Amino acid sequence: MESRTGEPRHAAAPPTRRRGRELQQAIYQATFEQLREVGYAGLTMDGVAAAARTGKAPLYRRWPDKDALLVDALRDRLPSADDIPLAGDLRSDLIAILRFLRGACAITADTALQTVKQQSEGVHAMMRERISEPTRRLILETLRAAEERGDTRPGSATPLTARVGPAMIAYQNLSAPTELTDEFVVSVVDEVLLPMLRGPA
Amino acid sequence: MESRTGEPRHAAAPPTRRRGRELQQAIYQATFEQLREVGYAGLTMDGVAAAARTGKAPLYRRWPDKDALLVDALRDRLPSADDIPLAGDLRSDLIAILRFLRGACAITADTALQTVKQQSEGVHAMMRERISEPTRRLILETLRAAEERGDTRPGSATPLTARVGPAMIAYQNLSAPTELTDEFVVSVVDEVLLPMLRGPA
DNA sequence: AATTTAAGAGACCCACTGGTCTCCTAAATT
DNA sequence: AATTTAGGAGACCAGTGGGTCTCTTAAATT
Repeated sequence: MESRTGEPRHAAAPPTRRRGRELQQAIYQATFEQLREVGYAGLTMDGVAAAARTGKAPLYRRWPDKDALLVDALRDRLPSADDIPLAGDLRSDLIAILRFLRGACAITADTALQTVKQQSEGVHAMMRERISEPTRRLILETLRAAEERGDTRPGSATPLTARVGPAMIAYQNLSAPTELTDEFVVSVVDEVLLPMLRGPA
Repeated sequence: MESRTGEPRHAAAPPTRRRGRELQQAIYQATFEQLREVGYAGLTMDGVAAAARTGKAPLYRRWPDKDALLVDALRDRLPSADDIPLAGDLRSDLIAILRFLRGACAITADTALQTVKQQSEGVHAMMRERISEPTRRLILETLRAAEERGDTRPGSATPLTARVGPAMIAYQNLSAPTELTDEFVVSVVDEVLLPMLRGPA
């Protein structure tokens, strides 16, 4: 409005202009901010652009549509199941795996993530591939190894029992995200999983 | 288009015109049809009206907005926790309660219900009050009674263990709704809950 | 039979949002 | 320093959907 020619802007916003990876990260961060503030339903490209203090053009230059942005933003921030530190001990491994899930849930700090997962087929597929599937596989392996060692009752390692941990995390995240604490994770292992695995058939 | 005056419509749609409760039920049914076909995201008032073969006016004459319609439609169709037949036997009571939950999930036959629950605060509140809360209370009572009788290990009846059943149902409904069968319910009780409740502390 | 109520159909308005495009210029590159 | 690349800001367009309103007429009521 006031200064349209090259005359130096006195003290307004520092005329910095981010590029490439730096801008990309700012956009990802803005996406999560928006997700947290207005939820998936209220998420708009304009909103993300504004939150990232950029325009829509740079968004559409990078991603073909909103869905693709979501998928990339989430993928960038989700932890990898490969990083789960496994020691070969039933209890500590179960705790480690569920902690990983808890971390995955925590990236949006509220239910938004679950909602997004259901609304966007792309996000759903990515999360299944990156989180759900490897986690369940890992748990089942852990359970089988424990059963083999005789640490748990015979027949305790099944696809069904392997789902209990993830189910508890997801349910808690859905119904009371703030209570999805590390103590909760430990409680699930000690009060639910271990009794179930060692209890009588 | 063709016959605008009073001349009798030859063989077109039977000129029936529903009213009151009959129409209301037709609207509820149309709502679920739409939910099933296009999901929550695609649910529109026009769509519901069309599916119910009526106009938008009757919709807005009954409900102030989409949310209110959803809440009423769901409330009308959800089973009541009061109808759960309890016998006083741990296993059969657990099965009965989880069957009830399964039935509640089944009313839209896919993930739509979970999605709606998260998108609409009104629906969420209603379901918490009508389904989640009474169910958890019921389960905890059942667990406490069993523990008191000595059917389960001491300390097995806790808010946490009471959540396991609902968590498994919800998780399955989310990840593989078609496999949320009655056998699944029974398996959860026999392979997860009972071992957990009877296993060693 | 006359009257009242509300259903069915759809026009209409408006806000919003996804997506495109343009213009100017800061930053990177040569 | 000159040139190229792409960021920031926002105008613009088109489609959509929520919500209101109107008009005709079927059904219920008196």
